[in-house]
Formats: sequence, structure tokens, C-alpha cells
Amino acid sequence: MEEKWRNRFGEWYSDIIEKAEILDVRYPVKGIHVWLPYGFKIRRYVLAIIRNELEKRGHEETLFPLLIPDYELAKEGKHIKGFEDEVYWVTHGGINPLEVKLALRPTSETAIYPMFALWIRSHADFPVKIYQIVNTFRYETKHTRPLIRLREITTFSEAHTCHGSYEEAEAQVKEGVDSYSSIFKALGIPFILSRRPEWDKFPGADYTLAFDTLFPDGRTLQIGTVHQLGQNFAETFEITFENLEGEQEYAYQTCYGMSDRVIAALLSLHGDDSGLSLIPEVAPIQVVIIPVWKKGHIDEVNREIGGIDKELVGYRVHIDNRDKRPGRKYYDWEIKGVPLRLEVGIRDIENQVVTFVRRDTGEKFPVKREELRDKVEEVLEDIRKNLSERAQKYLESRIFKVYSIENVKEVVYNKKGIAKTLWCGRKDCGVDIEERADVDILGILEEEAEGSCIGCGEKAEKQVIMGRSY
RNA sequence: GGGGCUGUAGGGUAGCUUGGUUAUCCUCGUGGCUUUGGGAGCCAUGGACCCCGGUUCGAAUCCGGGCAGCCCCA
Repeated sequence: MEEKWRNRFGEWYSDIIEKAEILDVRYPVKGIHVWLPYGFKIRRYVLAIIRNELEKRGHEETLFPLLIPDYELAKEGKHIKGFEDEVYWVTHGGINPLEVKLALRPTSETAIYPMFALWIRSHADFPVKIYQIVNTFRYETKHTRPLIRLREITTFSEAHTCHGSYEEAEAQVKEGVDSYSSIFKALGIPFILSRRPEWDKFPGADYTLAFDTLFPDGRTLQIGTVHQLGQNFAETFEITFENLEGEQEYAYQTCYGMSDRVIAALLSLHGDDSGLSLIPEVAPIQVVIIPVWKKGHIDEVNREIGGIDKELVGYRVHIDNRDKRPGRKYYDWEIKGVPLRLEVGIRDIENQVVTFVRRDTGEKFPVKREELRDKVEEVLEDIRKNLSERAQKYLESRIFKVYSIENVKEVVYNKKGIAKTLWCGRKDCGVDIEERADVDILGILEEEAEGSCIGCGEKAEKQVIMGRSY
């Protein structure tokens, strides 16, 4: 039944992006697309959840410039090294070459931190907690993929914080993790949190925590990261404050980000062969009403639907009055993932019921007319729960504990899952494992473990997850 | 980073090898009739050879370049 979604996911994905009218990918620049009205609405509801969560925890929204002077971008050596191959440059003003080249932000640390240096004077200024949701640019040379690997990331939500001690920054990392966990929970996106290996951390960070989810094709997708920056950037950008002892000290920083990939995960994890299946909170249309007209009863049906529409005030309701047959409309709205469909015909009116059809399960059942509003609420809530649980179970069912390189390969390539195993933590050994198993070491888990490394046989104290990432 | 393939109405395609009348079919859009509980039917009508250059009496077709997309390998 879920043949295509599961077994030919790549095809399903590009199909759905087009048919559900999320993006128009025909824009004539590689890796850069147009948000269509329906997709844009989903994006807006997702952003509302993100904004709400960040604001609730004291982050304030700002907007920094898109252009970054080359000398600022280049200041932090490790940082620029991580991005230099992917930066877009503005080199001309009209026909004249610029004296200072300007980068299109690949991320905004180097735009924001020079300003932090101006703003921060003393310990009393802490904590600084700002965020912005902007587009960023990366000159990707590999295959681009809508919402997953883009040259223009249109929805980069990045938070940046400053603190008076490493401990406070550590606490902020925890808050960042909590915020993101709540956001993913609201969207029904299950994840695994791990600490990225040294060679895969954010360039310039002390360490990076990352959220990964698993797609139906068995590949993992990074959907969020939280970085402990320590004083690395503060030293470079001279972000100093006067501490309680009256001395100048470098600030302690964190930053965290998520992108369009969250929307890619949202769309992908809750789909099936009929199309999208949206979480009600982010569905542009939560309830679609399909009139089933019959000669001689058309006005009657329309009048009934008018009443239902009025009663459902507060929900995002759409009445499909197109001159198409009902069956056709069912298919159309299933592709677009509308959580709940109501069918209203003369038969329903005579029985004083409304026919409900759930997108997530396909169940069809009559609901007494007078219980309509309560039932709508109940069913939408149940859909949210069901979609979240289904996705969660799916991820859990694809995580396998294994203890050899061979079995890691088996898990990743045959079971299309994530391997949980043991690793000593040394870089040379890690790179060796990645090569031999042809997988990515995603990161180290919190939980302690006892045993020997699957690469070198030395003692391993932490569990590690491996998979094949996008 | 290396290699291969492709570009024809809004979408999917035939035609290209072997240059030659009005460019094929499905879908779609529009107007109408009819119909409506899982992709209806009929009539009318609309819409395309990626861009630049070359070869030729003549190019969707051959050649070169550009742009865009897809696939494989590292």
C-alpha cells in the first residue's frame, strides 16, 4: 500500500513537491526554487511554532544584513575554512569592481558578532539571546534537492546567545536543545540527539549537538544543530565584557539553527502513497468540505454546508465548490494532506449526520450533526497524536544495536536504518570505520556503555550512531 | 572532482538515426451541454521544438558553445 512512499521515496518526494504545490522547482537557477502559496502557508505555520517557542524562552527577533564584508567573514580561520568553497560573492557595484568584496551570508555569525562586540560592555548585559529567520546562500556543488540541499536556504532560523561564563553557556545549550525538542514534538518529527564527531562539528565551535531524523528511504537528515562556541568567536571578534572583578573577559557564546529541512521532514515523514498527511496545526486547510450534489437537492446541500462552515469558525475550513465530481476532489485533497474531509450530501442531511473521512487512516464514518464541532476537535487532535506516534514508532523500529562493522553495514544498507554501536572516539579509527562500512558516524549518544570499539577493539565508553546521511 | 545522458504546449511524451507539407498522443486550460457518495462523458477551442552561433536552398532533427535537469563513479 505504501509501496512508492517507502520503496521509491526519491520519486515520491519530487512528485509531491510538485503535485501538492509546495514549490515550483522550475526556477532557472540550480538549487533555487519558488515557494507556492500552499507550501508557503505550511511554512508560515511552521515558523509560527518556531517563533512562539523561541520567544517563550526569551529570544528576541532581529534582522541582520545579507551582505558580509570579506574581511569579517575571513576573521575566524576555522570558520571560514569550513565555508570558503561554498560562498557566493558580490564583486561588482554596477560595472565597477568593489574594493571590499561582499559575501552572501552562508550563515550569520560573522555578520552578527561584530555588532555584539559593540553592544556588550558588562556582565549586566547578559544574557543576550537573539534570533533571526532569513535566507542564506551556499554554492552547493553536489546534487541539490528541494528543501534538503539548497543553494538558497530560504528558511534559516538561527539563534545566537552570549553569556558571562562557560557554565551559563552550557545551560543555554540545554535550553536550545529543549526548545528544538519542543518544536520537533509539535511537528511530530521524531529525532535522535547526538554529539557530532570532531571532524563534523560546526567550524569554530567547541562542540556541536545535532538532531537527526530518518527518512523512509533509510537516509538520515540533520534537522537542527546546537553549538557551544565557548570563547572562540568572542576572541576573534573581540566581544568582551567587564566581569564582577572589574576585569575584561571574553564572552561565552552559543548558537543554534534549523532550516527548510524541518519542512522537508514534516512533509516526508507523514506521507503515504496518496500524498501528504499534514499535522493539523500546520495544515493550510484543516477541514475540507465536499458537497455531494444531486439534481433537485443542490440548494439544500449548499445551505447545510453554509451552516456547518459557520459552526466551524476558528478552524481553517475550505468548501470545495468546483464543478468536479466528488471522487476527483477526494484525490486532490488527499495529495495536499488535508487532515479531515467532510462529505455532505442529501443522504447525510436526511440522516442528520455529516460523513467524516480521516486522511491519516482513511477511516470513513458518520457523525451526528449536533456533535459536529466537538467531533472535529476530537478527530483533529487524534490525527495529530496518531501521526506523531506513527512516525516515532517508525524511527524506533529502525534503530538497531550492533557490534561489528559488518552488522553496521547490514543495518544501514539492508534494513535502511540507523546502527547504534560502540566506538573508541579516536578520529583515525572513526574515519577508518566510515570508509570500511561506507557509512557516516552521526554522533555520540549521552548514555554510557561498556565494550570494545568495532573499529580497533580498544575500550569504548560511549554509544555512537551511524547511518547514511543526506 | 571525473564520466555519461537529456532538453518538444502548464505536466508527461512521439518525431531526431536517414534534414523537406499543417509536429504525434495523453493530460491540462477555456466555453458549452450533461453529470455528481472514489480520478465521468460529449462538442468546440487554446497551448510547444531551452538560448546563441554555425552548416544547408531548407534545421526540432547535423555541428560548436552556453544555460538547465537527470544518472553513475570518487
